[in-house]
Amino acid sequence: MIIKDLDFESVHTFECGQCFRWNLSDRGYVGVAADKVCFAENNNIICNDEDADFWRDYFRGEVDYGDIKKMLVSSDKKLAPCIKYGGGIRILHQDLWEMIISFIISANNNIPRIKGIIEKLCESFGEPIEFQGERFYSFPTAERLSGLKQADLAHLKAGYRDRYILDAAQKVASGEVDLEALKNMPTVDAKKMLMRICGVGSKVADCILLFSLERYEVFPQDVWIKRILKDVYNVDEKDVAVFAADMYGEYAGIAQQYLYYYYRDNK
DNA sequence: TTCCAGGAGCATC
DNA sequence: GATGCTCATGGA
Repeated sequence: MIIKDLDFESVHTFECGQCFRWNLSDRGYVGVAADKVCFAENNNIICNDEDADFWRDYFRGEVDYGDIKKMLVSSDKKLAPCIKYGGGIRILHQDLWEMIISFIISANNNIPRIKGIIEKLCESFGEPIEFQGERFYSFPTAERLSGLKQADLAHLKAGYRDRYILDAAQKVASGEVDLEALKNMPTVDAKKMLMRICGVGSKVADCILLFSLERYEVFPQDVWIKRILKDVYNVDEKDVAVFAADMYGEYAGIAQQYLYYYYRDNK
């Protein structure tokens, strides 16, 4: 079936750095989440009938970005060109475990390499999915990865992140890091819990909170954002968190995406 | 050759 | 709590 009523733009949503398993094909973007696949052309989602509810949740169809964008621009006029450029961004509701591993891999890395490593991880240890005559792979479970050794990951070329991936898998599979409990924890406590995993520092934890746990107030600070806030707003690195909270409040994370997407593409 | 990428761990103070 | 060094990999 085709879902037509979602308010987003594919290129903005899939190229803003929040997701790593959406790729441009000759039929628009194709994406994998859980054990499902769909195509996205502009803002039309082409999926199996029985998966419609899943994808509506994935795109968080009920969140009204019109109101959010108005609020953000009213508090920061400098966001206007960013929203004009990337106003079709939606923060996706992605799988918690997948975000933990994906953003561990993202550390000190670039997006094409991150995507390549994740794809190899899925092809190696995920389950095959057939969709419209093509084969895809699900994201491997923590249980599957927890049984591996570093040598099993060498072909991913993830470098020193191998042991972080295994540490995350072991802590999640054993229940030491409880994914279900994380979903209902206050943001501060959830962040502390996530940072018990090796390879999850402040920035990676913030990305997990924003892109899976829907804590829209968190403001991940990567090299780009620090640079933007210094150059455009003259805010020092140590003052970024306070600045973001004061300026953008409960939607700071969404503002962060507009800033990141605009200034990354416009030097 | 050196620098950089959606940083984090660790030692040291 | 802050600072500085190091950590694989590959493209520019």
